[in-house]
Amino acid sequence: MKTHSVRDQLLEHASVLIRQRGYNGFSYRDLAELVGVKTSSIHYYFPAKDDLVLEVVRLYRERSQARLAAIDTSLPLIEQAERYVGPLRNDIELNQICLAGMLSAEVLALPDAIRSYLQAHFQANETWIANLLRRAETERGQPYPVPPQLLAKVLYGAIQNGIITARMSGSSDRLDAAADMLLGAVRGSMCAVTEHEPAMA
Amino acid sequence: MKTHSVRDQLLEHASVLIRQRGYNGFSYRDLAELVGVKTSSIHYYFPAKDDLVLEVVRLYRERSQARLAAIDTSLPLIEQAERYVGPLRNDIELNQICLAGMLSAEVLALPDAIRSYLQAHFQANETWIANLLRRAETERGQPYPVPPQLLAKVLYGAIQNGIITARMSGSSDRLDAAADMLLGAVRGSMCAVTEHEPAMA
DNA sequence: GTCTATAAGGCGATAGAC
DNA sequence: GTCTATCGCCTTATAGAC
Repeated sequence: MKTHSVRDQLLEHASVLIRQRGYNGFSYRDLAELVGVKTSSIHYYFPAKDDLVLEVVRLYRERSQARLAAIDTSLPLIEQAERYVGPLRNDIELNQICLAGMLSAEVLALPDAIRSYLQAHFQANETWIANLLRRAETERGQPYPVPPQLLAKVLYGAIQNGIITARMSGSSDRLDAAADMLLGAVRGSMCAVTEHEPAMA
Repeated sequence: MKTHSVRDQLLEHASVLIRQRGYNGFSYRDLAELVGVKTSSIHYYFPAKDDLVLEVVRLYRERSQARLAAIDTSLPLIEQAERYVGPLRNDIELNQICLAGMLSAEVLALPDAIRSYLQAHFQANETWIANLLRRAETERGQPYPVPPQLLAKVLYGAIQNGIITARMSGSSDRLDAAADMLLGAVRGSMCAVTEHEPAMA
């Protein structure tokens, strides 16, 4: 069993730091202390901060895409949805908010190359959800009250915001609401009116 | 007509800077140059950066709350929804993302006092939307497929994320999707199945 | 590859003249 | 109130020894 190279450790810890404090919220000094090297060693692997962050984002996209692709499309749709939603709730407990979600707020301070990766991340997740909803729609033979692609945009946005605001409010309420609504939509509860009582008049 | 005091200008420009680049993304130097004073003058009004930001957030909450309260609750519900959603699309064209949405990502680097204001902002908006949806529900006499409070959480989260990602992708698609869904929900299109065609099999 | 040393400038913040 | 001047520290980044 081989230990992780310094380069790998740098990328790993940089990812955590960015997700916690953002691009402008961490320094080469912070990162160096975490890994146990001097800042000049970071420059050896990543001459400029942008080089480091770009590689962190590239790796994140790669893994995130692989995780999406690993959800077997022949499974029952509801189970696919659960495999999509499950890890999100785990991440929250570790204060591990989505890298793309974090950086999307700082986008004006980021190089264009990074911006492209962030867009790709949002696009890929929206498309995945939209496809799931479309299949659920045809499987049921009854359309949603809202086009699947639009519903996917709303749900993924709500998921992203739910993750980000979880550490603000110390609660995963918002993520849970979005996740439940996604699962509900796949189950078809958005077509059949359910039994919750309306508010008082 | 009196000109704005230096203090007011500082607060105004600081708000813009934070909304563009975040708490860690602007300096007293940036702000001083915008207002046309020296950095030491900023310290005269706001001894520490946290004092400045806290006051910016307090003011934002105050105005935001006033804007919510200014929507006449005796108007038709759909018109209330339109008055809520309309300004959001305007802000996007000015690259003016929500202050609370921006700072919510940086929450780990912020003093607790600020955190409280951010929570209050999200809470207030969710509650306003939830009340609107509840009234729409009783007016129609038919419940949503999803509880209004949950729907409000999802929709406001999607709105927030739509605003933030607009300047990443150069498009207001996500905000539009969330806004349209909110308007649709008030109109009742989430209870009656509409006429959009399901996807190919 | 990793270090020491250092550059060149940014940062928030303070003292004190006016 | 606003300024000049300055402090002490942090930032990214580089040069060169080992």
